[in-house]
Amino acid sequence: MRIGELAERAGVSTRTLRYYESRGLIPARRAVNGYRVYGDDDLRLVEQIRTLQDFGFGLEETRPFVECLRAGHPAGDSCPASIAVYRAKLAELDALMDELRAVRDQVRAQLLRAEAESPGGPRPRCELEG
Amino acid sequence: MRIGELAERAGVSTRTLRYYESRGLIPARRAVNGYRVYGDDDLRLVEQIRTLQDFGFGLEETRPFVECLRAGHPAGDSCPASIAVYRAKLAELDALMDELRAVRDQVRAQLLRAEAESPGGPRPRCELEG
DNA sequence: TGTTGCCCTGACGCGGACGTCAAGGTCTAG
DNA sequence: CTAGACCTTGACGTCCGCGTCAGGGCAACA
Repeated sequence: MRIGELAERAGVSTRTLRYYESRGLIPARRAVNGYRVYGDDDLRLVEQIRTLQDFGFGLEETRPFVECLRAGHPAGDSCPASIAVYRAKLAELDALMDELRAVRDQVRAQLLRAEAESPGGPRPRCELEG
Repeated sequence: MRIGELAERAGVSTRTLRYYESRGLIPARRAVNGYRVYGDDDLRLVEQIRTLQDFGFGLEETRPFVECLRAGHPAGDSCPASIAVYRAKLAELDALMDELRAVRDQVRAQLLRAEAESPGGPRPRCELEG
């Protein structure tokens, strides 16, 4: 399989696949003419990366999962390094959400104060409106 | 007051102030020699920007607040346009948090599954730990 | 007069994950 | 032979909020 076919099957651009290769995530064999050649296994690697990216993982964070798959494990998260990334990401998400909550509360307080201080406001807000 | 003094008083770099000027947020008068000259009022503008930036506002989102202050209003959020930005940011934060919650739940589910499937795991996790 | 400290503009660098263009090589069908 | 579809590398553009030079001017003090 050449790069175009893998790209189409995985739903990514060829540029993306070349980028992954440049980052050492998905190295490709080469045909005699220099064309990249991929196997069916490589499709799983790309899918693993995309899944994690959809979760907001950075490319580097997907590396353990990809290497785990390339090592022959049944799933990308079968390896301790992948589990560790899961844990770190969870902690990161929790911390981020705490931060966002704090910011949200402050912004809401500012909004309420500003609305109260504004002379009447755009229109009198009904208590039931939300 | 010249740029260095304002920068120090506001706790930002001179580069930052020049950047704000280039974005049209805080225009400066010029002395005969070309040096930027600021008034005490400008300190409030910078502080307003920094406060909002700490909340994660983009520079463009601070513009209504700054213009509100420059128009002579007592606070940056005394104007309807600022209030609107507050509301939009609140909605954005809420949406982002919902998204993060969903991602977090999925990552947590993956983590639990992977831990369960791993042969024994790094160490047996006690129910009371997590 | 020289040094120091401030100021000016212009321009490149950064990080992340690519998009997009340029200029060319390769293979196949007609 | 040529058109077209595919592939190659290289390099610049994107977004944001600046950091960090480079190369100069201005002002004050010894």
